[in-house]
Amino acid sequence: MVSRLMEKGIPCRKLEELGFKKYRCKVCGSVFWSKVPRETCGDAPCERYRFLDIGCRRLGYEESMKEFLQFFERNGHKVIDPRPVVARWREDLYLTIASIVLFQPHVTSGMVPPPANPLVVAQPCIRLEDIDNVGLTMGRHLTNFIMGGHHAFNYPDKWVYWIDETVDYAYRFFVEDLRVPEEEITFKESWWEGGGNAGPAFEVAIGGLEVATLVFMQYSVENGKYLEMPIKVVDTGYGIERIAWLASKGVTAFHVIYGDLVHHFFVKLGVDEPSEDILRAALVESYGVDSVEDLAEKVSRDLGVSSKEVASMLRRAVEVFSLLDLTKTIALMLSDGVVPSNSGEGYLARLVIRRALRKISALGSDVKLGELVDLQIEKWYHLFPRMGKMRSYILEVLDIEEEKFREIIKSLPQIAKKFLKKQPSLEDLVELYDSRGVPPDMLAEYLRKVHGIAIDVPKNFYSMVAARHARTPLAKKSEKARLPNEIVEWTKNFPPTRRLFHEDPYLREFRSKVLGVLGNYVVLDATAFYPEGGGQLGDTGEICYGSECVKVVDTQKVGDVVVHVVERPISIAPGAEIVGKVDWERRYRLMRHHTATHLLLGALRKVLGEHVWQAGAEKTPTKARLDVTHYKIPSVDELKSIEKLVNEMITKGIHVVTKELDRNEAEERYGFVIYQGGVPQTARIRIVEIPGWDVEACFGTHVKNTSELGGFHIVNVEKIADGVVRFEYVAGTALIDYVSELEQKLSDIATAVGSSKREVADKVRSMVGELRNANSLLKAYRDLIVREVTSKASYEARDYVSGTKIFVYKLPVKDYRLANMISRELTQKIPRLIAFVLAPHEKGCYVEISLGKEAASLVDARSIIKELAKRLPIKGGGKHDHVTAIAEVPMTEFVNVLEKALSTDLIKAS
RNA sequence: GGGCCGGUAGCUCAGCCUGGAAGAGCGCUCGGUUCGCACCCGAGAGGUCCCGGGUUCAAAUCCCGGCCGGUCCA
Repeated sequence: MVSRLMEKGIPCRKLEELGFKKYRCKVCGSVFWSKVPRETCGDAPCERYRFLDIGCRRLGYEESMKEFLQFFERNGHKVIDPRPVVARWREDLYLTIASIVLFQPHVTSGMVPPPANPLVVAQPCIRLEDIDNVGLTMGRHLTNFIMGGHHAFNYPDKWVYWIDETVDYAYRFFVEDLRVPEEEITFKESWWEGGGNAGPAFEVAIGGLEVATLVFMQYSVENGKYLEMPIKVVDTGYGIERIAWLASKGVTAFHVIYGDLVHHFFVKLGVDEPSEDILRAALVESYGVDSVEDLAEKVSRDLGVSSKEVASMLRRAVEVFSLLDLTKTIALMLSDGVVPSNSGEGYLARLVIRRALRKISALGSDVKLGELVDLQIEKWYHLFPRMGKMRSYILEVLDIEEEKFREIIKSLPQIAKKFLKKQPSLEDLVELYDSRGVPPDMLAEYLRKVHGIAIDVPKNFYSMVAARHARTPLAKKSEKARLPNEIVEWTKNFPPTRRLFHEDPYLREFRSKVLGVLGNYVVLDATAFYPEGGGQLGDTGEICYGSECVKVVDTQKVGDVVVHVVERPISIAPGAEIVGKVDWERRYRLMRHHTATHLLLGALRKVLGEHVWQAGAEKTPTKARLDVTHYKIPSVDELKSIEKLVNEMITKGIHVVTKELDRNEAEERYGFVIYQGGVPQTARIRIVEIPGWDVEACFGTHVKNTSELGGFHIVNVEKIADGVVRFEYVAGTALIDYVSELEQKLSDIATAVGSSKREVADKVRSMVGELRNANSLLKAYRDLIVREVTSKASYEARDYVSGTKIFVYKLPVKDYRLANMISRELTQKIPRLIAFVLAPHEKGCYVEISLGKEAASLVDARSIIKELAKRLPIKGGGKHDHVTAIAEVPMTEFVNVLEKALSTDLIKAS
């Protein structure tokens, strides 16, 4: 399909006008355009790196970014602000991996207009797929980079620009603005796909370095089929780091991006900086190498020096380079409020942090990760002000993460013990990594250094781990089907329901017309019943028609249509008028809990920090709960001040503002915090604002004034996952209910322990003391009885066959533990003894048979049970000198049978 | 969201596979040794084996469910 779409190549008159011609690369075979005839496409690896030898304007890193933005601004593009590196506006993506991500899916689908058209943005992006190559390629691979993107959205009725103009901009930017000789530039024809869209693309390369990709997005990909998009999108990505590299002639991209910081890092980490010769050679050779050894060999061959020395120097330098990159990625992610955790984007943050910590420890340095990240914050906060604002959060979180890492290191000696004598199997290594986070190379190094033991770590270790996590297809988390499929289909026949509950959240009774009824599902033209959504439960109440009323047990929505679920199937003709009555007591509780949730979230962000982000919520009539991202359970003091803040907001009586805004306007005015509760897929967004406190995109019903909550109390706080804290709380009438329920419980306890509410705590304390006493008394009494019985046995035990002795003791209470103690002690003291200790049991009689050392050498206790089993129903077993059993006859009968058996042939010396 | 590992004395853990009186080291208390301390020696206290259910004569151990912690991967 793609090849057919690409068959004709990319039509571009502009390149022809500029005098470019098509060629085919001798190495990779792809088609490319060039001003002068050439053998290869100009991109590495087909062509060696030459870009440092190509003349052009001299620009630094930030200058290059500004130059890019200004060039497009001069050419009619509006510069828009970059967004966070965490893609909060998207449910299908954790990180911002490209500038086009800002506009998918709502702009590319046509639902929302772009904030400007055409526009240009310098968007910080994070991509983790090359994390293992960072450093080794001298800066071609990075986990964070700035993508310069100019975008045009072409609508059928409003065309902006397309291929020719896009190519022209690229040509003019590089040739006229940066003054790169035009014969050095190639445009390679290619195909791009991502985020459900696809289209042909030009890859722009200069001296072996790909500097930009120009994508002409025109297909949406559905089930492997390419469908023509109504909106054609120009999606370009200029690598700002690479452009700066070309323009500044830095020896590695790290020197270009980080400047002085490179030297600081080398010094802090105690690593020698390789000479420029070595780095330059490394850069040229870095394409296609997959290990430092490989690279070092090639470099030393080029320079004619010892490869061993080069290898150790390069290995350490590569780690420093990658730490430069990783620490900036960490600063970016954490400053956008990611909380490290074991799932979601939090895991990605932890992954990068762990990687960085491992590298620091591999270098043998004791520098704290926080120190390195702090250097990055200092360098970058003028570009990314959030880094400055979030600094204390970032450093605290890194401390915690570093501590967790140290715990893993601390466990090494313990783990290593197991492998002192035996080689760990691959299975051992995988399990250690998978379940305890111990990377095999760390274990290998420990064993080598401390115990001088070498172990094998297979080269393909990480792919073995991956195989263990056999990929399951990404099950799209669908909303729990609250309505049967046929009902969902049926609702598609109706127009959007008028939302009286939004027009007036206090409306309890209303008249409206029936649009349709199917069984016990009712659709009206307008309703005051709130349908479940945004964590607020659907309303209940009743619908009356004529003289008849039916209970509404639930309200749901499908798209814009509200569906009332009634108690029993009814039949009302479409067009009939009904009266709807909302269960107001319940609904008002829900409303107050909903507003309380917004108040709490605002307070949490104030007290705990702006990294606090809603991770889930539920409001019921009796209780509400809110899950947020946070890295530890809040302290008692923090909880107190959170509760106090919320109650102050209630006392102040703040007016709650609700309005509808265009999506772009809402985002621009309030930022992405409005998407705490989820991202609505609509062009217009309903905003609920508690001025100065909290703003959220929210569908729910809220009280007019915070004073209506009356009061607020947090009833429970728990960590439900690493990095997620759950708050449960009550407000309004639910608070009163909670208190009286609590009081009732207290009085129940007081009654049960025979005390007053006032003194119940003391009473319970003394009871626990008494229980402890009773237990130690019980122990003492048991010992006493054991002694008594033992001394009784010493003269009461009677002689039996082969020099053995017999003693039968009937314990009158169901204390099997004591029975055990007695039988053990008896045979311990009298080695020739065969002891029978009996105790009552529901089924009859509990039997414990124990043999002293000498007796056990003559008789097997298990055979005694076998013999008895021939004479009465008994089940049991144990070891040769001790068995336990249950006989299903009363104790007296058991004794009779036992005595009779003893006098015949129960026990035969073996 | 999925996989895996773990929860036993104040702490670090063994025991679990293969069911049969709850263990070790460190720490604590007391005593000995010592001018005193450390070391050493001896004795002792300290456990709802995470919770609930099941299987069994018998469960820390086997099975099921839950809770909590850790970790890897999306």
